[in-house]
Amino acid sequence: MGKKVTIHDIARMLNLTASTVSRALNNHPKISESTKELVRKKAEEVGYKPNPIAATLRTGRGKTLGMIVPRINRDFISNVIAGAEQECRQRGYSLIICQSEEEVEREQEALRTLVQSRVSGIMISISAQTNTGKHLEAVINEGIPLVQFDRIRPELATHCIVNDNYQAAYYATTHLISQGCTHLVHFGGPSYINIYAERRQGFLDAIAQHEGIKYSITEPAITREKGEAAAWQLFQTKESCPDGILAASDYSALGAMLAAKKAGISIPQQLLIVGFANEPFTELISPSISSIDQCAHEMGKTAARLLIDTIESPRKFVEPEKVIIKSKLHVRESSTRQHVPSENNAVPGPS
Amino acid sequence: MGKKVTIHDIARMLNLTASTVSRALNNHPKISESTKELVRKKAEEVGYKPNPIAATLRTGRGKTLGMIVPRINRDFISNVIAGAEQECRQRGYSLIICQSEEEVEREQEALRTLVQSRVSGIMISISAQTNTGKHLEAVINEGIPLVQFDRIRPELATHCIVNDNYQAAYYATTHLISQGCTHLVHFGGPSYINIYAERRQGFLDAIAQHEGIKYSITEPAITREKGEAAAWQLFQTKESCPDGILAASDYSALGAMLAAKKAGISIPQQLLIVGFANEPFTELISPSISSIDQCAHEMGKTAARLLIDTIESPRKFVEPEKVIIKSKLHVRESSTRQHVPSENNAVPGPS
DNA sequence: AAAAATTATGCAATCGATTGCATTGTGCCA
DNA sequence: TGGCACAATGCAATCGATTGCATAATTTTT
Repeated sequence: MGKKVTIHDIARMLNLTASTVSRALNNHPKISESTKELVRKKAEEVGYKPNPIAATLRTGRGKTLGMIVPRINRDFISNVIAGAEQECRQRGYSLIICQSEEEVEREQEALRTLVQSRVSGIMISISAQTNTGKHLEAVINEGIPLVQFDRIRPELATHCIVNDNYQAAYYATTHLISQGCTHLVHFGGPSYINIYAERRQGFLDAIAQHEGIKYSITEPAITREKGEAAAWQLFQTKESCPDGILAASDYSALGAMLAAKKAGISIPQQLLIVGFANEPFTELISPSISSIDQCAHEMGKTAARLLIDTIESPRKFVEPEKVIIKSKLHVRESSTRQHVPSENNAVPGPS
Repeated sequence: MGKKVTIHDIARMLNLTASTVSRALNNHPKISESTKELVRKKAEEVGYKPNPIAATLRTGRGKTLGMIVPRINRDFISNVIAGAEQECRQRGYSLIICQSEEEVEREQEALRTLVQSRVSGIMISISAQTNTGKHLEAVINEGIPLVQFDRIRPELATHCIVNDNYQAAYYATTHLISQGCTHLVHFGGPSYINIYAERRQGFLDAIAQHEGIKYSITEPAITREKGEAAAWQLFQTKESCPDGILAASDYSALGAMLAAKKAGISIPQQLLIVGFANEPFTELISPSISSIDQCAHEMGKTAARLLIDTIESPRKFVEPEKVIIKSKLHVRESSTRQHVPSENNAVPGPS
């Protein structure tokens, strides 16, 4: 069982050398078509399977990519991974997954591990704790292609795949205003993380486009608990009580919703809510929560594609590219004053 | 930047041989404590990082595990992965993830890829399509340790980590009966997959323990659509309309709930429902759905632990072990006639 | 027909760590 | 003091594929 066949075995059988066999299998131009055919046939016949480890040792890098994410068990992330895995498989790469669990140290450790494993490239979405790009730069300086997605450090010269957070927040805020809101609150995340800063800015800019809108910002409030507490706080005085909330996460939106229920504030009659991420539960609960779908699968696929393209590019230096994945606002009950919208009501953001 | 230091470099600096350095670093007993210390210090000083690729080539297998799952983007699975990744990291292993996307061919392809990548072991939860264990046996015969989890082929001599599906279904069914149900329906999955067969049997056996319970089984009905259609069908005649449903998945339960709403059947007054998997949405929607929590994180951790233990065991043959992860029934509104239970009402299954 | 160019293949080193066997050195015992 | 055990280290092969350079075989050029 499993006595591995090597190129040497094939060479011996065909009265050739390992070099020739290797070249034949790699479709080297200097090998005659006839021997190529011969070698391929023999290889097939004896069930030859190349040993990528040996090749990796020799050439430096193999066909494995690494991906570092804060946590795997979140709907958004797992969809990104699913997309990336698909692309990897199609192009003959394997994918190693690491969790940083929102800690910089873990992130660095994961980076080290991947570098040592001689992966050909790394995709990363940084942890909530990460407020420097030093450790990423180190990897780049090792010559390992890096691609950032979702949560990124924009100062680094890498490919980036992000959502149109600014546009989406802008659009969602406009949506709330058009539904009649005059006092908005934004539940944001730490503003040193790009996505939260962008959402916040979109929120602010949309408000600036309209007269007489009161607003405030609470941050960070991206968890259910924080959202609930923050909302509860706001509901205490007439002054601070908003009629519209743009939450930077669906869990935060959910928390706000629970607080509203407790405070006897009805949604959407007295308060409209929009969340971020389009978690599965948003359309299942009642009232269903309007949310911004970030097209995670596409993001993962794109990240992997760009990374592999970079790796396989013959040119040494590739101009860093910034890909923006357009998100979609799903308008649901929580942000509709007039009527319950029909199913499948995704609205593309502004182009 | 990154001129890699090798054991040879260290050897040269210390006037030793690579062999000695290697042994020193691996804490070989025949190396004097003094040189060990010397080598370690030098290695640290010059920032030596071992090249696992070279070691893998030489020794045959390295510190990487593979995991094959039907799909990554499901709450249960992503939690299993999260657990496994944690264990792997703690023990110095990397984890390669593959999706079979519920297709046997993909599963085989993934298996081949992992074997060729010289992973030291593989964890797998088989696809819904898989109804043979031949391809898994092939891997085992290659000498690669295999661990199955959740959806397994019980005829194979491997470690298995599964839930107590039978017990859980039995317990949940008993729960429904104790709540006053007299006409139960089970929405099952394909019965050639262990977990569904077990759940079904638990359902049947619980019913057999009680007098005068009417019942029927619909399968497969594990998707939301199927669940909804099946339930709708049942609700058409007084005869077939149940007062309790045990669904083999939460999505199926959700479908049933939607059908009930349409049919004007109220939950939990006229119909009780229990689902499987404890998806996040089950506790968020209204009425909240009672569901069986399968402790995915623990399952993943256990799978990885057992696999690594097997790999690192000095003995060639390890007796296959069957670990049963006890699940918990979360009783929520959808299966409670009397009152809305308080938060945090997890009830352990029968031991 | 000899020189040059082209084509196809072989030789041998290399990637970095591991490991069985050989060798050297030290201490112990009779 | 010779012989022996044992401890510590070195030697060299090995894992399997890749690749620059050399070489042999064939064709083209002048």
